[in-house]
Amino acid sequence: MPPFDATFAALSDATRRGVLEQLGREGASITQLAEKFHMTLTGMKKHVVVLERAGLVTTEKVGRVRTCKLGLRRLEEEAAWIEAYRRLWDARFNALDNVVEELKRREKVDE
Amino acid sequence: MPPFDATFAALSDATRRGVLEQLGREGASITQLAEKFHMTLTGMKKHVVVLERAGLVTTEKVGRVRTCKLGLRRLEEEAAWIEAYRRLWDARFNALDNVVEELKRREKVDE
DNA sequence: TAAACACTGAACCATATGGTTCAGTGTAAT
DNA sequence: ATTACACTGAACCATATGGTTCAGTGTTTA
Repeated sequence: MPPFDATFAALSDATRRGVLEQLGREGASITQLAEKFHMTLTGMKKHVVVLERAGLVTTEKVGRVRTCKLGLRRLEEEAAWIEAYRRLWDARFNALDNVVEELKRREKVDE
Repeated sequence: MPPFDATFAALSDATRRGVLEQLGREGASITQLAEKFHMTLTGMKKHVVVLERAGLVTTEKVGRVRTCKLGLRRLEEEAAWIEAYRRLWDARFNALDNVVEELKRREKVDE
């Protein structure tokens, strides 16, 4: 339901960002991820669950091994939010310049 | 020290994203923000502290009122990370097409 | 000077996070 | 049939989060 909350929260952990980067290279089992990030199986499982709930990862269990790969979420809305924010930020900080511009314009009028 | 962690965590809350959008329009006191987001002063103060620690907001106290405005962080690294991820994601999902392409190429060779 | 205002800090609460260990369950290999 | 493997679930732990109330402190304003 609240996409941003879950996604940004998922991205706020270095291990989880690492897992995403890893899965971008190739799929991996929970065991492989746990080893790569020096963590217990159970610990890694929790991270994977968080990533799954955020739509960033999907998993499938075949036999006794669960394979993880990137999920459908492509961070489009998140990228869009950040871009919108950056435009807002630019406008806000350019406002300072705008004051200067405005003063210059008035000077000219006064001439 | 860990910029992503603090920033993404700060962005994972709807109230805080709202505060950022508000401050993008114009600066505001803690009281004003607390009213706008239907929250106690103390509650809003905590959010502002989180945003400050992430570099997204700066505040200045003049007399008895603390005024908040957007901070220096423009989400550049965050935008860059997300963009890199999206490229990774595209490559990963295009890989499926690539398999198809590869098969087609082999068929041609076999002809 | 008294009253109102804006904030701050401490304490509390319920829930979440990031990790662990331990005890299973089910699957694969010998 | 036994053993080893990969995962899962429950329980636990310390700390963080998102909120609150209550009791200040310091600043305006009347």
